Amino acid sequence: MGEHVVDAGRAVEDGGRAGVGTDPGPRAAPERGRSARKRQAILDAACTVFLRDGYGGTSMDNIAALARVSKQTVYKHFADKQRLFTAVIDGVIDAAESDGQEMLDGLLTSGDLGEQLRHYARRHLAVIMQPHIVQMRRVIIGAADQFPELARSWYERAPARGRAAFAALFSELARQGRLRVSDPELAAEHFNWLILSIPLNRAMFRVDDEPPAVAELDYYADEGVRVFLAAYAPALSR
Amino acid sequence: MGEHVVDAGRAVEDGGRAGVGTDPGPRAAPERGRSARKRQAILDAACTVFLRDGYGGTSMDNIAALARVSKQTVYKHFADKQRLFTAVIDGVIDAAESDGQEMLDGLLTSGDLGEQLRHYARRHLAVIMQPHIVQMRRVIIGAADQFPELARSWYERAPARGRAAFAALFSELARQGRLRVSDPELAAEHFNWLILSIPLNRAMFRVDDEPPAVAELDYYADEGVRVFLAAYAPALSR
DNA sequence: AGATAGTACTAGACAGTCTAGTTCTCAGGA
DNA sequence: TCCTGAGAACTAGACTGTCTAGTACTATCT
Repeated sequence: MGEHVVDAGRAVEDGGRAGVGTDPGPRAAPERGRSARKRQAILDAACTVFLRDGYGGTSMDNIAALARVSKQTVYKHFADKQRLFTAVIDGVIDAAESDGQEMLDGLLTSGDLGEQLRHYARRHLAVIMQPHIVQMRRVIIGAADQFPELARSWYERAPARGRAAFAALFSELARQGRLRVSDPELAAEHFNWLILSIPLNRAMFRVDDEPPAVAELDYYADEGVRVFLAAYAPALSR
Repeated sequence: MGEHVVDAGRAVEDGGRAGVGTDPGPRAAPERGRSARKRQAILDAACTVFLRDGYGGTSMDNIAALARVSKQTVYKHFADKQRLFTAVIDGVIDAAESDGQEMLDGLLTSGDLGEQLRHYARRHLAVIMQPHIVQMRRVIIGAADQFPELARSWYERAPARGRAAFAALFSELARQGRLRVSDPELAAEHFNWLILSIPLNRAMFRVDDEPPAVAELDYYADEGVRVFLAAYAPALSR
C-alpha cells in the first residue's frame, strides 16, 4: 500500500537520497531555492501517487494536495499532466540506471564463479523486487499504449542497460575460459530471466500479496544460477 | 487492430460469411436468439476496445457504437462497466484455458526428448505471443490495482494451469529416468520462462514494434530448451 | 517584485438513467 | 403455410451528476 518510495512526504531537505525526480542523487546540492524545493515536492508527490494509482487514476488535484502546493504552482512547473508523468518516470529511470551502475564491481575477481554469481543474483533480484520498482513496472506497462516512447525508453535504459553489462561480463568470462558462451547477449537474457521471472511475474498479477520473503527470493536466485551454470559453465566448474 | 478473439460464438455480422442463416458453431449452438446475438456482439466489441485502449481508456459509448447497439442494450445485458470488463476477461481466460488443454497430447512418447520439447516450446511461445494475448497481459497488469481478484484469477487459471501440466509432465519424465528433476514445479517455471521471458517482456514495453518473426521466436524457444536440458537432463541425453 | 495559495471557473468527458418510439420474435389462429 | 398481435427487446438521444484538466484572479508571503 503506502509505498512512499521517494521519501514522498517531506520536501528535499532531509539528507536521504530521496530525490527520484530530476535531481541526480550523488551530486547533492538539491537546488536550495524555494521554487526548486516546490518543484521537487511536486515530483515526489507525483511519484507517490502515479505509482500508487497509475496514470489514469491520478488527478492533478491529488498531486497538488499531497505536495502541499497549489494547483497553479504545479502548472507553473509542468505544462501538463503528461509532461509531469514523463518527468517522474524519467527521474525513476535515471535513479535505476545509477543504481545498477555500481553493481558489477567486485565481479571478475578469480574467486568461485558460482559463489560470485549467486551473490550478484541475490542482489539483483532483491533490487528489482522492491515494491516501488514492481509498481513502476505495472504502471509503465499499463500506460504503454498511451506513452509508447516512455515505455520503450524504460525498456532500453533500465533493464536493457543491465543486460548489456551482463553480456560484457559474460564475454570476458568466456575469454578467460570460465564460461562457455557463444552468444553473450542471449546468455545475459537467460541469466536475467532465470533469476527474475518467477517472482516478478507473480508480483505483476498478485497485487495484494505481501512481498515474498527474502529467503524465498534467495532460493529463486540460487536456483536460477544453478541452471545458468549447468548450461553455460564448462563441465568442471560444477 | 481488430482482434475479435472472444468467445465460442462468432461475431454477429462481420462482413464475411453472414451466417444468420445457418451457422452451426464448432460445438453447441451459439444461442440463436436476437438477444443472445446482441450480447455476443457487445462482448466482441468490448473485447476489441478494452484490449486496445485498456479499462480506463474505454467508454461504454465506444463499445455500444462498435457493437452497433444502443447504450441501453449494453446496460440491459451488463449491469455496469466493471461487470462487462470481467465478463470479457473471463471469456478470454476460458478460451485460453481450452486452448492449452490439447497441448500436451503426443508428448511422453519415447522419441527424442529434445525434439519433442522443442516442438512443444515453439508452439507454446507462438500461442503466448499472439497479439491479443500480449495485449491481454498488458491490460490486466495495468488494471491489476483496480481488479486484483481478476488479475489473480488470470494468473491462477491461464498461466499457472499450464505450468501445473508441465510439472506433472516433468515428474513423469523424471520417473522414467529421462529427466533429473528434484522440484517439478520449479522446473516447470524454469522451462516456461526460459522460453517466454525474452520476447514477452520485450513485447510488454515495445508497444508499437511489429511482432517478432516466427524464426526469431523459434530461436528463443530452441535456446530455452537447450538451457533447460543442460540443467535438467542426465548427461547422456545431450 | 515575483512566487505562491486559495478558490472559483470553464469546458469536456463519461457512467449510468430515462423516455418515447420502433423492431423483432413467436405463439396461436386461419 | 401464411397472418396477426402482444410483449419483449431494441434504438436514439437527451439528461443528470460527477469528475477532471487546465485557467483566471486576487490575496498573501518572502
